[in-house]
Amino acid sequence: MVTLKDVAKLAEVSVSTVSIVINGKTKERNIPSKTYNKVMKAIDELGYQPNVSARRLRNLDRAKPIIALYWTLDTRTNMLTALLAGIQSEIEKKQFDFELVIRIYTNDQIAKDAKEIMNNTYNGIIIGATSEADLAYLESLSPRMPIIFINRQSKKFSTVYVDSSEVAIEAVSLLTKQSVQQIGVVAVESPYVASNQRINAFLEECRKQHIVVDQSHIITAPNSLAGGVTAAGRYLQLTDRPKTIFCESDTIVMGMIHELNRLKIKIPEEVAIISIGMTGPDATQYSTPPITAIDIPSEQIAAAAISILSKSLSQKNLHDRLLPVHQKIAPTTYIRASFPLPPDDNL
Amino acid sequence: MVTLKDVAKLAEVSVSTVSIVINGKTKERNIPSKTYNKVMKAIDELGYQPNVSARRLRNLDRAKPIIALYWTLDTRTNMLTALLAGIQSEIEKKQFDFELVIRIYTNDQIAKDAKEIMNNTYNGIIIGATSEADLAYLESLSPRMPIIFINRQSKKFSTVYVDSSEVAIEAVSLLTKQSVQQIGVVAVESPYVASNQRINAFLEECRKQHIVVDQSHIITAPNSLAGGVTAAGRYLQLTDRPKTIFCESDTIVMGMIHELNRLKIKIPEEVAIISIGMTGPDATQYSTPPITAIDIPSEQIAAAAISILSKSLSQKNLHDRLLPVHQKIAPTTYIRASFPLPPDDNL
DNA sequence: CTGAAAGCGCTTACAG
DNA sequence: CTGAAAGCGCTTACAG
Repeated sequence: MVTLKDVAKLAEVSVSTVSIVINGKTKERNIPSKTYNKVMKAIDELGYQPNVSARRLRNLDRAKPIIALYWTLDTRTNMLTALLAGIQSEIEKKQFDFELVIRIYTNDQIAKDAKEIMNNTYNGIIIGATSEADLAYLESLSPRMPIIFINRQSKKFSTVYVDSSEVAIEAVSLLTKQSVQQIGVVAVESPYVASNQRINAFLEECRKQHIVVDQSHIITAPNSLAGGVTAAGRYLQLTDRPKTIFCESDTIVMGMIHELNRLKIKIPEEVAIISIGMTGPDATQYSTPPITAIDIPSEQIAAAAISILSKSLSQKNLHDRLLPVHQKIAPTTYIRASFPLPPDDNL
Repeated sequence: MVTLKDVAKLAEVSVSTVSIVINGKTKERNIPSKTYNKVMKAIDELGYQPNVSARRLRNLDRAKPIIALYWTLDTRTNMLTALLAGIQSEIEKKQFDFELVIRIYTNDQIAKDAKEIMNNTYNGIIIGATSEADLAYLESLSPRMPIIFINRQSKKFSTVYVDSSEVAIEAVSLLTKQSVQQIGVVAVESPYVASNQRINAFLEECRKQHIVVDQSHIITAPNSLAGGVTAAGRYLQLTDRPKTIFCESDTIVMGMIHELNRLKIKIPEEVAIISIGMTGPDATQYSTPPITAIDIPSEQIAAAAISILSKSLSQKNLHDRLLPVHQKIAPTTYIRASFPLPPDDNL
């Protein structure tokens, strides 16, 4: 790394002079152009770049805690925007000002990024979309700053989550109200922890309520709009296809609905659809037809995570600061045209 | 600010010892529990929090440049996700590794956040969604790191943009192919620079091509799905309503289409629709019906911005590093069912 | 087991 | 006009 000192040596001036030049105070400090040129030439030759940490330390302008949000970006249509909106709304309450760093990682490879975590590069960390391997790996570490997992279970670290079985119970209760006997399931391909859990909890709850889920009626697709088109195609090829579908992703469901509309399959007359919502209630509400969804409130989750982090960081005691907090967020159900309730329920 | 020194003094030990305890090396260094407790008690009492900059400086673990992405979050459905995806794809090319800080600001109030900019807190800055006031303010400053504006014009700073008149010409060329004589316009309410420009360029181009835009046929609405519903309502109340609509936002257009579908207004038979796309081509493609859109490729814009920044930062010479670069990105036109081309064009 | 000291890269009074 | 020195808060080899 090239430092001020290196520049000073090459330019045959002191570090003070170099610093003055770099900070644009040449005129103010009456540096003659000859000196200025020497310094600039040395900067050029060495390719000097200031060290931001040193500057910050020296200027003490960094009272703000730095919070890293670790997220994956496999699919474009994800919760990230909703999360950012939630984080923003917390910042605006002004109780807690911080710098937000976005770290993108690849599932099953969080270890590569763990250096920053262990180095205490950040004051707090929020991690979403972890795989089981990521989770296990992180649990094996002992970081010294608060960590919050989104939609995961952990004893060691704080969590903000929507309870999968609560979502499942809610979904299945809608089905029983309509006396649905048999259902098809659309799940996200190569799913990570939370989605696995949700599907499993759903299947479990169906069993309890004697709703039949034929193994061949479980369709998986990539978590994208195009994936939804594929899923719709698979669904239509099923023999004895179920009249109701439960979809685990609102992105997939929008693709499905597009395809079903295109093929003039009537919703809900020919297929009724329930989905889990991840990207905010607007997405499902303004679909044609609007989609009945059990919504995971991403903004609320983000706000809760920030709030926990804020409280943690205000703890004086390091031990208290690392004390895990577990906050459960309730899902919200939106009944819409894709799966209406029976008339007597609409009173 | 409480420092290690303060803790050491209160605990009546040296800073070395405090540092060892804080870094979890108590066992490794054979610190007796009595000492440990003294230190922890002092940390508790003072509420000590480590200074991240000092740590980074000391550990020299920060070779990565820090890039700040300034964005507004007025509307939830914005380009941010697409931009992040574009940034991510650039990181993955591994030519350039950096830390990404998201800074949320409020339009017309960038001055509040300008301290960080001027302090050289970041190695490079990408700013989007600026208002005219923000732009003017920033142009009055002389920051010492590269700044890139998204979809804005600036001589002083680098820009990555889609040319508004190009978008307008493209849109109007579609209209002339269909011999459209008269058109309604849906614009974003309280628009910022780029959207103003786009609407103005569009109106200008319509004039040139003798397409009539009645002043009363220009509808404005908030940039949201709900805003689209409102816009559809206003449109339907127009006397002598135009059979074709040009909408400046794909978010608004999706809300409009939802409402038009609900009211069984046939698209394109009763209303044909063209939109500008901002949130990626998928959004308009999987609508019912799919929407003809002139797409502003956000991912490509983000990738270009990062690429420019990467090149700037690799310049040894400070002057070269600040040299503005202007890159124009071409919009992409997607012809879809909401505004099909005449048959002879579909060969 | 613990402390004094050096030093990370920078900026800024201060002295001359 | 320019340099020597102090010091931001931290970690770590070293000495005892």
